[in-house]
Amino acid sequence: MEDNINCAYCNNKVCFINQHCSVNWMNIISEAKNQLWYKKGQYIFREGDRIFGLYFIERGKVKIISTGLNNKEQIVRLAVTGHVIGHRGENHETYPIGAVALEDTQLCFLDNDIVYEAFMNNPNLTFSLMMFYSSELRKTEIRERHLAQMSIREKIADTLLYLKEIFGMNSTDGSLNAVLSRQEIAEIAGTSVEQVIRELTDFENEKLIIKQGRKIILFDVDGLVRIVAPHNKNRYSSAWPRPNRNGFLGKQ
Amino acid sequence: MEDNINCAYCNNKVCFINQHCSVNWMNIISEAKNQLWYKKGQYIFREGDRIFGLYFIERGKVKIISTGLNNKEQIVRLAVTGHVIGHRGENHETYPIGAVALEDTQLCFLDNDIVYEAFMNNPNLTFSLMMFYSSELRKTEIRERHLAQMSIREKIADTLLYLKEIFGMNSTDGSLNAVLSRQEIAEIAGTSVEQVIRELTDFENEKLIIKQGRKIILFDVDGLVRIVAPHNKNRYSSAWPRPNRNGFLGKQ
DNA sequence: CGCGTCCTTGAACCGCGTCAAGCCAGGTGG
DNA sequence: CCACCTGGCTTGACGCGGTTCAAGGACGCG
Repeated sequence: MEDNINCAYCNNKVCFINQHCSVNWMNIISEAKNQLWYKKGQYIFREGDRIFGLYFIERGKVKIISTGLNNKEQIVRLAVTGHVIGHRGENHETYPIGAVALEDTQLCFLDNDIVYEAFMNNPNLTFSLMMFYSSELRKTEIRERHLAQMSIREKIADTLLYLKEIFGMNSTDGSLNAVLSRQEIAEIAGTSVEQVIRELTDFENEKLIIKQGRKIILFDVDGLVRIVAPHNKNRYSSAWPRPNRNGFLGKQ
Repeated sequence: MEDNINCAYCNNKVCFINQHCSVNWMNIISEAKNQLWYKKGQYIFREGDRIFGLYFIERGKVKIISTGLNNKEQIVRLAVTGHVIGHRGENHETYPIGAVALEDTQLCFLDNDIVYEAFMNNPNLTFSLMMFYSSELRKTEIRERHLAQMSIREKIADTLLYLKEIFGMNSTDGSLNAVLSRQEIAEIAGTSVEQVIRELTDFENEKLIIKQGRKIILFDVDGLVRIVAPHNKNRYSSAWPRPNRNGFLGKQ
C-alpha cells in the first residue's frame, strides 16, 4: 500500500483505486462534506434498504451481511478504513444485504449525483473502475465454484487468512487485529460454531495457531496457506478476495 | 429481449447492454472486421492464456471452464449468441479459465484498443458497464454464500432452470435447447455424475421433468423453482445469474 | 461381434450439521 | 463474599446427505 496518501478532508489514509486514476476518492469526499458515526453493533443499512449513494469508511471496521437460506446470517464481506461499501447497482435495485459496524466507525456518505459527476468528468477513472469490477467479478465467479468444493477445514483456514489480510496482525504479540466471536467466524466460513471450534483446536494442536480466549495468533501462516490450497497453489483457491497490488478498493 | 436488433456487420441478433448505451457492440464489431469459427469441442482459449481483447459470440454456444480443487473441471458460466466472453482484467492478469465451444460457434474478436477507444469516446457506455459489473459483483458475492448452503438437490434443480434460461426450450416438444452430458451437468452443479442421475430420476418420478435419453423436458418449471427456493422465495437464492430486464450482457 | 463411452444402480464410508449437555467467565444481587 | 444467572465456548454422540468405488446395462461404431 505504498500508494497511500492522506485525505485532504478527513486526514486519514486513502487508497488509490489504481495508478490510472487521476481523480481519487479524496476529491469526491471533500465534495460531499458530511460525516457519519456509528457505534459498535449499529446497522449502517439494513437488508432491503434502498441506498442512494455509497459510503466511504474513514475509520473503522464493518461487516456486510446477508440472510442466507434457512435464515442463516452470513457475512458476505468485511471492510475497513479506506474501503467503499454500499455501491448501488443500476436502476436502484435493492439487494438483501446489510452493513453493521464491528467497532465504532466513521463514514462519509457520497451521494449518487456526486459520484456520477465525478465519473462523467473522468472517463479514465470510470474505465479503471469498470475493469476493476470486471476483474473482481471474474475472480468471484471462479471462487464461487471453488468454494463449493472446499472442505470446512479449508474454508476455516482461508477465513483466518482473510482476517489477517483485512485486519492485519498486531505487531507485538502477532494476534489478529480483530476480535470476532466464534459465531462470526462461522458466519464468514459458512459453517456451524461447533465446527469452527473443532478446527481451531485442531489447528492449535498442529501448531498452526495459538488461541488466547477470543484472540487468535497466527503462528504458522504458511501452514494455513498449505491447507487452503493443498493441490495446486497458484490458483484462485482462496475463498476471499485479496487486496490487489495497486491498492485496494473494498466493495460491498 | 425486445431490445434485440440486427447487427450491421454480421446480421445476427445483438443485445443492447442497457438503455443508457448510445454506442453498442454492433459498432465495435463492425470496426473489428474479423470473424473466427470454432468446431464443437474446440478450445477458444485455455486456462493460463493471455487474452488481449474480448470475443463477441455471433452464433453458437460456449462453456467457460475452470479447473477447480482436486483437478475437478468446473463449468463457471455458459454463454450463447450475443454474449461477450474473455473480458480482460487490469494489468493483463490471467485467470485460470478456459472457453470451449459446445457446438460450432462463430465469434468476433474485439481488440483491447478498439474496446478502449469505444469506451473513451462514450463515458456513458463505460459508466453503464461499470454499474452493471458492480451490480453483478454484488449479486455474485451473495450467491457465492448461498451456494455454500444449498443441498445438491437444490443445486441441480437450479442448474436445470439455468439451462432453460440460457438455452431456452424447444417450442415443439418442450425440451431444453441443449444436449449436455450428465458429466457436464455435474460440472455445472458442482457435484458428481451419480448424484445428478439420482436427482434426475427423482425429479422424473415426481413429474417435474421427463428424460428422453440426453434430452430433458422441463415438465413443471414452477415445481423446480419451489425446490430451489424453498424457504424465502424472493431472495437471490438462485446459484446462477439471470438475464436482466434491459437485455443481457454475458461476461467472462 | 467386440469394444468404447456414457448412463445407471447399489453399497460403503465419512464429513459435517445438529442436538444435548457441561464448562467457564463476567455480571448482579443478596 | 458467595450464589446465581447468563452468554459464549467446548466436547461428545448421532444421523443424514453426498462422495466414492464397483459393477452392470444401454447404445453406437468399426
